[in-house]
Amino acid sequence: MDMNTELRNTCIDTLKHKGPGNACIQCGFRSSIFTKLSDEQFDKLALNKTFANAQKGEIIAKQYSEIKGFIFLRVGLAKLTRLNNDGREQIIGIATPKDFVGLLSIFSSKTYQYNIIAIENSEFCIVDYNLVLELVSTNGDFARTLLEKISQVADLMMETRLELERRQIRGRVAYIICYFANEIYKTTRFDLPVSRREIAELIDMRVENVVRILSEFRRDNIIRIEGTTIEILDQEKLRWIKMHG
Amino acid sequence: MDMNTELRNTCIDTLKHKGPGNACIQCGFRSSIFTKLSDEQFDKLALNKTFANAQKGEIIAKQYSEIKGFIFLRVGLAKLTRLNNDGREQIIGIATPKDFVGLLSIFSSKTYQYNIIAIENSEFCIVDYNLVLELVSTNGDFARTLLEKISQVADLMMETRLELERRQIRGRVAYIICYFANEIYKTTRFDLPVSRREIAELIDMRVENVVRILSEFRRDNIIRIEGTTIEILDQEKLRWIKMHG
DNA sequence: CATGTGCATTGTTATATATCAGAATTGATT
DNA sequence: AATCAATTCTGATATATAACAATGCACATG
Repeated sequence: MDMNTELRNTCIDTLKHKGPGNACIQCGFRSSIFTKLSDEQFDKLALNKTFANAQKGEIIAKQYSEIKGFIFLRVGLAKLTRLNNDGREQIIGIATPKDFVGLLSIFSSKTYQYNIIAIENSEFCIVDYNLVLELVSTNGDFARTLLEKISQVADLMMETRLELERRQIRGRVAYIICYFANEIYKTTRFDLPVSRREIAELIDMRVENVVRILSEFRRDNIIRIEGTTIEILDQEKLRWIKMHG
Repeated sequence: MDMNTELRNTCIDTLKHKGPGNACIQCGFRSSIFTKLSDEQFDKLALNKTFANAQKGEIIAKQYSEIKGFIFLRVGLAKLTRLNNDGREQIIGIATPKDFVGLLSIFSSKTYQYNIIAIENSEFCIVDYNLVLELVSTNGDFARTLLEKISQVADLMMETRLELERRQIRGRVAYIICYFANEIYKTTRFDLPVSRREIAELIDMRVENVVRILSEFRRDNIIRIEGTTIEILDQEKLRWIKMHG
């Protein structure tokens, strides 16, 4: 695949085509937090954004590196991680398409508080930081939308952490399987984008136990595992374990 | 103490006195997130806020009740809690004076996501929600300050949860003692405002174990316990446990 | 082909935490 | 003073999780 083909459908490549139906609209860029921008403001924003992509495993942003701008995940999947003092990597959450990744701490620090790492081949846009700030200052409705969005993200992240915390490992594994099935892939059969180790880092347990519980679920005919594919067989039972396990 | 004396120093009672040196300035109300307001805007805000106080144990705001406004904790201490499905109460964090409590989810929902409960006798002001929204729309600098503040609060809360999660009980207890000593009371000797049960709810472990670990710390001459008073005797050792325990 | 490396897996053992039961203490109320 | 309820505390035991050890497998590399 040559360079031209690869870029044909990216945000930056379609800047010339304005109005409904262009690729930027389709990719949800505007509908996410930029709904309240005027056409002029949106165009200016679009002109100042850059497109990039990341291979699975590639680092999109590094913890403690300077914040360059707002990162909009267009296609793919990314994990937010941080390195602990004890050298263990902790996964804070998963970013899905149309998310502004790292939105949370973007106004509190000059540097990223987390690593953003692609766990699937991903495409993303970076929006100039100062331009957004300018828009906050000049467009009150936009500011409000942004506040709402950040608030939502914060709530969701806290909720997830708190829900995970109070569960034991069976409940956690069930929770995370449901999370992938319901929130991310919206199907009962999907390819796990993360290794067992990463699941462990995400739900704060050991690799061996993740493996063990998954095997247990398989033995009990709750899930089917084929390579990296997982299929939920007994939604009822899985749900029960998620709630009471 | 009669009513007049009691109210003399409250925010609402000093509305008439403008300019530097009045009680509202002193209580940090303006310096928190309202630095960028014009005098007119600030006055309008001050006129639309109500003062209240809560006895230890009293509920300031109830989970899932409608959000009335921004709650500014003037004096005292409050805990943020939520009720789990399994009936256990989980403490999300502690709010200290000059905090806007419940700032996090205030833009994402019509209802409070957490209980706000006084754990010391407290005084607080409530600022009208719609007025703040109006200010967001009309004052870009204010909007930006608010974004920064929310971002900071979110970061701090996540950080705390993540730090607690990865520790075992000794480390958690040490962490929470240090938290009260360093962040809240800024002294090595203080009255614990929370019961053992509440500590357990805060750091996600069982009451018996909190008690046990505290006794252990006392036996090892790391802390001294006298009634509700705790004094840190061996800062070094406590710090070590906090990091590696 | 041989070798190495990382990941997934399983069993065994050690450790950490929860649970249960009961005693001691405190504070509030009568 | 007596009672009650809630909290703190301690010990014994059960359970959950981590740690350790070893194997197989897939895949890359020389």
